[in-house]
Amino acid sequence: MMSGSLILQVAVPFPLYDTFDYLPPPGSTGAGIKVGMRVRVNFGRRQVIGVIMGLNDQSRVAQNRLKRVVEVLDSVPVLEQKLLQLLRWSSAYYHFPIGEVVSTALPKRLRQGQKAVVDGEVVWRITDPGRLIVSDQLKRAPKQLALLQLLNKSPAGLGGAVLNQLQYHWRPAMKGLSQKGLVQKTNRPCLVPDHGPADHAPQLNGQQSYVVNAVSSRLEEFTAFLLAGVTGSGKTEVYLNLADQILKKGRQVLVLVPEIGLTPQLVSRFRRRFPLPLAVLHSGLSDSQRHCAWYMAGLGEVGVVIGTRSAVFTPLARPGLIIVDEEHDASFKQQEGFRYNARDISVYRARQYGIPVLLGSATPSLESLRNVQLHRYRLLKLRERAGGASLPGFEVIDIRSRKIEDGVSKPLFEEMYRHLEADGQVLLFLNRRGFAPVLICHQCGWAVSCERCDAFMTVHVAHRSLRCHHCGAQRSRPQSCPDCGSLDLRELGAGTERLEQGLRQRFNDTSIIRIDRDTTRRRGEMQTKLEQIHRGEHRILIGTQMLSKGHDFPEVTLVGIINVDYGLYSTDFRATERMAQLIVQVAGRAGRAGKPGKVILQTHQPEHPLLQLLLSRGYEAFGEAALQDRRCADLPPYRHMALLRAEGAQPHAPQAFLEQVRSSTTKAPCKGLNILGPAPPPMERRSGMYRVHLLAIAERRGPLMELLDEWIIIFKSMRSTRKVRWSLDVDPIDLS
DNA sequence: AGCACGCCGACT
DNA sequence: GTCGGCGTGCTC
Repeated sequence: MMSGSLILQVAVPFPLYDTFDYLPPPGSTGAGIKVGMRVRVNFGRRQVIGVIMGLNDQSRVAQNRLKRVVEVLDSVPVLEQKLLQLLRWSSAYYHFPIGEVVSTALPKRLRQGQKAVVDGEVVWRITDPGRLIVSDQLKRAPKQLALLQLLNKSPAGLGGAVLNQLQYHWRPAMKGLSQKGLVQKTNRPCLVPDHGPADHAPQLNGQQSYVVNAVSSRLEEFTAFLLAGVTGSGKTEVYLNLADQILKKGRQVLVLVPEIGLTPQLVSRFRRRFPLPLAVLHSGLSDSQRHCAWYMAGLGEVGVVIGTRSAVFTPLARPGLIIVDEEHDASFKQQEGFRYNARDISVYRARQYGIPVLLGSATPSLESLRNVQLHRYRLLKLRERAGGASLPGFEVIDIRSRKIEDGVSKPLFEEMYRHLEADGQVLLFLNRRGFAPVLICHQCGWAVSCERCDAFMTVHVAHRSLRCHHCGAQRSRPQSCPDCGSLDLRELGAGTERLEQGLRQRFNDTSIIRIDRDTTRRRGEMQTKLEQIHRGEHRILIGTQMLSKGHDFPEVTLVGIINVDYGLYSTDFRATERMAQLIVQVAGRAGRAGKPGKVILQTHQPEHPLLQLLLSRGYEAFGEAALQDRRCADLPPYRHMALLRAEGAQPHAPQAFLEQVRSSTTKAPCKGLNILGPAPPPMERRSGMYRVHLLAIAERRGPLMELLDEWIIIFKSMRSTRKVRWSLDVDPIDLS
């Protein structure tokens, strides 16, 4: 224990749960050093960039063992106090190392130690001499000429990220052009304010006004609102109206969306409505664009920030409102590494700043509905569809002992004919890509399994292969059964590929489009296909989950859900909740433009009570009943969960690891805190790794947190942690 | 995470 | 007699 000089508590980017103490750099007393600044430090034998999490006048490390910081990289903190506090809380709540939590909040360039201040984005522009060049003069340098022509079409200049997409190995050619003085490297301010005319704000309907008023009467305090608005009820207009009020107060709005690619309409409506710089954080940004957007948000130069889950950590100079759109969506939960839930963190962040947070969804999560019951969230409803569009009617087709051709029953075929003849579009939803999920021997029952997973391989006809959807393994289709030699191998069940093939035979003069990960992989491909659909070029749309989110298809009058049974038979306790959300979301794609839509569900379980309830009385009634079931079964949101996963090349190591964790635990079992396992998950082997789970379930959050604190101490003391890969998932949403 | 230290098999 | 395997421990 020593005291006297200033101690900097530094988070380093490693899987270590503690900060490390350092002294100020040589020649400094520490004056001017602030929490949230980055430092370059010698850590072990390496030099790394860390962030100052705290300042102290003493250390538990002896004076002579403390090193000096090599250099303080910032004159102004890159992370302000409240953001640091948010990161500390996140690290403690999710039991994840602080340095790695801090890393996820910083743009790559700042993690690497580059200067925080952004001058602008580096772009290349054509010069006046460049413009005068005629093609003859560069005919011996075709790459340079092509590049010059590209730049000639873009007077504002082109950045590295764009150029990478336009031309391979453009840098040498650019260098050549630069030496000839035909192009010039310059800095462009990274935020170009949009001075175009703003969209006018439409008149809100009664319910929208009520909702807007409810939120805007409490703009100066923390309240979590759950906005439950049926599809098409105008949630976005509520967001825009509230954002307008916040912006007029000179404050900022943070909007979180599940996937940017799925919400281009939302982004463009914000862009058109507000003639202010807007930052969109998505995976397509270059490092410098991301850095710039991040930095400008922190300065307050940006009015609206729209981004996916990691945007919850965007610095905001004057936050006024946080919106989480489609709050039920699972993609707000990171599924690897730092497994945070951006929706939950956004609620914490809003409380920190004393501002409202608005969680919007047509199909709220049961967690959020429970929080309404507990008066943690305030419920706001939008029941009517804006513009008078009516909700679609549902019809269940009992497919038990019915003939199914390529996934489709006769009544559904007939309904399709009817709607196509009436000039409607038909959307068929099947959450299973490929041709068939299993290839089976008709003689002996043998089926093609993945060598590395406990799963069957999916037949893909277009690729002439079988693929494992869990590990990506590929193999050719066997000629005969290796067990009995039979040549009679048959595809069992139907995926989107088979559905498409079958429909092409039956509707051979109708244009069909399939949208799934196999047909729509490249960037921009989705947009192209959506435009074709909106121009009416296709009459039948086939899709997986990709088609169920975000996009509206106003000309669709019939939606067919090929198989809702996957949601009714799954071992996952959240399966029915997801199924209900899916049905409502898919149904919401149809019949917006005043045309009433129809939704047909094919199922083997037409009398399933929750399905019946959903279809007869709607999602709200479903939610209440589903919550009741969860209460009876002692499951979330009535219990709190944490899942410790372990995997290894042999089954014994992860099993032994979890057994040791369990037996070393002193905190449990006690009343209201149970540990289940170690036990294998439904798929015991995946990608060649044997997986084992240890599940903690608690009535109250506090004891669970204490248990996890103890587990972290146990991990630190265990020597065999190298043999297995393990991860701790607090509030898991996927138990597989 | 890395990178060292540290004790046991095949080699110049 | 050494070079090197990866098990375990540490990083302020």
